[in-house]
Amino acid sequence: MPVPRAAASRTGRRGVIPEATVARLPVYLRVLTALAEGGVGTVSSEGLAGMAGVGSAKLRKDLSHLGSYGTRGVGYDVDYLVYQISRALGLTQHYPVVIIGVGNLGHALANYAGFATRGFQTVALVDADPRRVGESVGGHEIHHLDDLEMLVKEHEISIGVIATPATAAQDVCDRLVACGVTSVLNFAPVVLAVPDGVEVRKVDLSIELQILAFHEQRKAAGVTASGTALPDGVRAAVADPTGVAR
Amino acid sequence: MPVPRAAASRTGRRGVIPEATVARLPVYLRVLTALAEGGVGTVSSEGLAGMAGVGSAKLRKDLSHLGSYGTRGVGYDVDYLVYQISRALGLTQHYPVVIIGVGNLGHALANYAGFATRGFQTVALVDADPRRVGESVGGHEIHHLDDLEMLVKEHEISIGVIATPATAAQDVCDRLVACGVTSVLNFAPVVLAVPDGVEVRKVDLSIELQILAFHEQRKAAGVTASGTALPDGVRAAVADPTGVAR
DNA sequence: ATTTGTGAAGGGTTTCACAGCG
DNA sequence: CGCTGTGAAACCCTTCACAAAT
Repeated sequence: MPVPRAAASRTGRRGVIPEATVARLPVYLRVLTALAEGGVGTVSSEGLAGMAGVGSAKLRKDLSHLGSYGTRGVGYDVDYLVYQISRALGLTQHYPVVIIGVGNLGHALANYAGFATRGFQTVALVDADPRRVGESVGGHEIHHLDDLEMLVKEHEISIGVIATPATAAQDVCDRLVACGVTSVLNFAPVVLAVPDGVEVRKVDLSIELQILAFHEQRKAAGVTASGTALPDGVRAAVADPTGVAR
Repeated sequence: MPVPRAAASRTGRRGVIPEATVARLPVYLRVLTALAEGGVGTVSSEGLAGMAGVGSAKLRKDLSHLGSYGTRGVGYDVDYLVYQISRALGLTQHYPVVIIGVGNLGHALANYAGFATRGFQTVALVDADPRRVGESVGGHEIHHLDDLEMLVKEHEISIGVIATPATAAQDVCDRLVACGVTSVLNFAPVVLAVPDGVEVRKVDLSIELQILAFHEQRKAAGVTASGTALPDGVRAAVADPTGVAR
């Protein structure tokens, strides 16, 4: 008995959306947005699935968790689907973001125009180095780490992005959590410990490279008998957002 | 019958390593390396699991896929495990890396000291802008995109990192694949189409943010009746490398 | 006594295949 | 007739619980 686990998720609504689906919705949304800008009015599950790099059955299952927004014999209305997916992901709301650590990476993140699709807005940059305070990056002034709590309160920040060195990450994370931030995107190569109810996503370059290395090695090992290299297809394929494809 | 599926993976060895396990091995490796540097000689599954943010049963299952490298009643020898995991991931080999696109992000990647743990080495930087050619970033000279094929051949590059704008990504990817690269790490916000046998991993900032937004929204919606906010625990928790935790 | 390694049970995710609707 | 939406089957991953080893 590790932990009673509270009372699971009794969010109510109409069928909870599986995590695996949530991880793919942003991809669909991006493709759909591009289609909408291209003036396309409707797509079939097969068409959309092809552009998103998934199977059509999976796509339909995914969308079915949001409701019945397609028309049989026709397909999906692009604009309407964009709206429904945005709503499901909570993108109709506004999420102020703070970036902590303005090194090479933080710099890149701060300049990432729009930072993402609409819904997110970088409202504060923070760094521990006093010499950088006052400097402006990507249209935002750098504040000192000491002001973190104040900034979070003032801007009602809901998402913290940690782009500090590994050694500082846990400390920064603790401070974010202490002042009420419940969503953290971590770029530092450490495993963050957080209380229940705080969501942490991590982006870890070296882990991705090591996973690629594993597959490279495996391919090299496979070159034994027959010499069957690349037998066939040129069909689309893509690493799954879930991280576990093939 | 979608495709006969070749003859699955008959890599041989002793039981294939599940993808979910592969995605976690780098985390264990990092923790173990830190322990080794701290002079720790052995760890129990419980100890290591705690530091890696996973359950101890999962950790033992994961390690069991590599072989029986623990001692009952004692635990795992840190150095030996480091070696075995490194070997399983293929990190005993050498992987020359090329980074395409030296904008803000490419810049950050090029400066990422060591780029990762040993095994990987950035051997070339490439950009489409002629004005940047010749410039030096992170100890590497920037070459022109036209020389991509030549560089890949010359350095026997096995991993390509795409840090270009979205519009250029598919084209660059095609060129990498055409000259034999079979592992791609994609930072551009597009779904890349690649032939069978090529591994693509993607790192997508805006997708991660959107997933966080979904959970933020869900938490906000949960504040209804009881008012049960953060009921308990302060135990470690971490976003799963697989991307689907909780 | 302690801790690993693992069958077996339990969930979750993907794929299949087709009924149902436009 | 075409395409969606979905039960059912298959697959993968996690968790449990304990026998086996030191």
